[in-house]
Amino acid sequence: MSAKAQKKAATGATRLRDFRHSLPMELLKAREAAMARFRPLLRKHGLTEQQWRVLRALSEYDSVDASELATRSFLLAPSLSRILQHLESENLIRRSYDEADQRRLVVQITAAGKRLFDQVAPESESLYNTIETEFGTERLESLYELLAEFYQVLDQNSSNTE
Amino acid sequence: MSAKAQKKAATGATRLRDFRHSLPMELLKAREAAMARFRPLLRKHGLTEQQWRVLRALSEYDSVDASELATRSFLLAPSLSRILQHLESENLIRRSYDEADQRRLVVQITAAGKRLFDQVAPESESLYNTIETEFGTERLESLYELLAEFYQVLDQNSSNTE
DNA sequence: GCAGTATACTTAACATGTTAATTGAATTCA
DNA sequence: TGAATTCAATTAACATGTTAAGTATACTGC
Repeated sequence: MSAKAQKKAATGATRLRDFRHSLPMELLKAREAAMARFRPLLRKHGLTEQQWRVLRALSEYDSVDASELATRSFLLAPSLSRILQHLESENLIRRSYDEADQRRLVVQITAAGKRLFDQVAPESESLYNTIETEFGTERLESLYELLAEFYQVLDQNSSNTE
Repeated sequence: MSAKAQKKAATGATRLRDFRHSLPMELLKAREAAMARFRPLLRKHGLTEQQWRVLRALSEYDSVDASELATRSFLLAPSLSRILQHLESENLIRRSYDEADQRRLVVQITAAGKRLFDQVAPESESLYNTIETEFGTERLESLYELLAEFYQVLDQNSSNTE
């Protein structure tokens, strides 16, 4: 028998619930399925998923400080710090310091950054629409709602014990 | 005005759907909310989330080859390769080569690995139950179903054009 | 006005994610 | 059977995730 996957006979030892029911992994699979659609597009434009999140957040503002940007692009400060340095080196964003509070980094998208955004955004939107069509608008809406409820409930209850 | 977040007046330029409606990011937020509950436990035992996924998958088998393990723990080959080397250096797993096909790496959990698993699993299960209680069993089931449907639909349609 | 503390960001260190290239083994088929 | 191809795993290179430590600025209270 070639060792492909010899399922262990159920012993008395610890068993978790069926591995199928691993919530973080199911969320990861769904996310990966979606990202697999967007990654080729971003790659074509030399962007990572995270860099795109930053550009996308910046496209909505004239200027944002780094903390706000981290929240909006859902990135941790160290990651954002590196990403901003990288984006600046490619002249897609500008960094400066808030006059009123020198600790704060103020970030702006450049004209080149905006052009790149305007180039990618329609294609991204199109891919999103494809997903919506395949999965169905209603189910997609349900998914959005459940996801938001889920993290709101968990974040809420977590913040109590911190 | 201290630059906190100067929302840009709506111009004629490209606008994506509302930023809330970024599916990959919503999935990421949900996943992060869940992982935030498990990470302290894993950390206490010196494990990363991915290492735990591997141990968990291995706990169900006497021996598995690396490809199968990658599928079950949802890790890419390069990541799994590094993780297995690390876990072996800590004597939590054993690696060997399939006699019938020397390309295949056969992986087994060690006694020490099983002990660690048995130590972490109950606590992990407990945390999971807490989440289920907070969010509600029914909504959680709905979420599982939607997630599985989602990635099945997307993966299915993706595999056609590859 | 200054010591102590808090805040915002960066750097460091290590692990993983992602893609491409590489290595070695098995398979195919002329 | 042997060259070409396929396959399984690893390595390489660069980007990000995660936690801790570091740095500079701002605030607080005495």
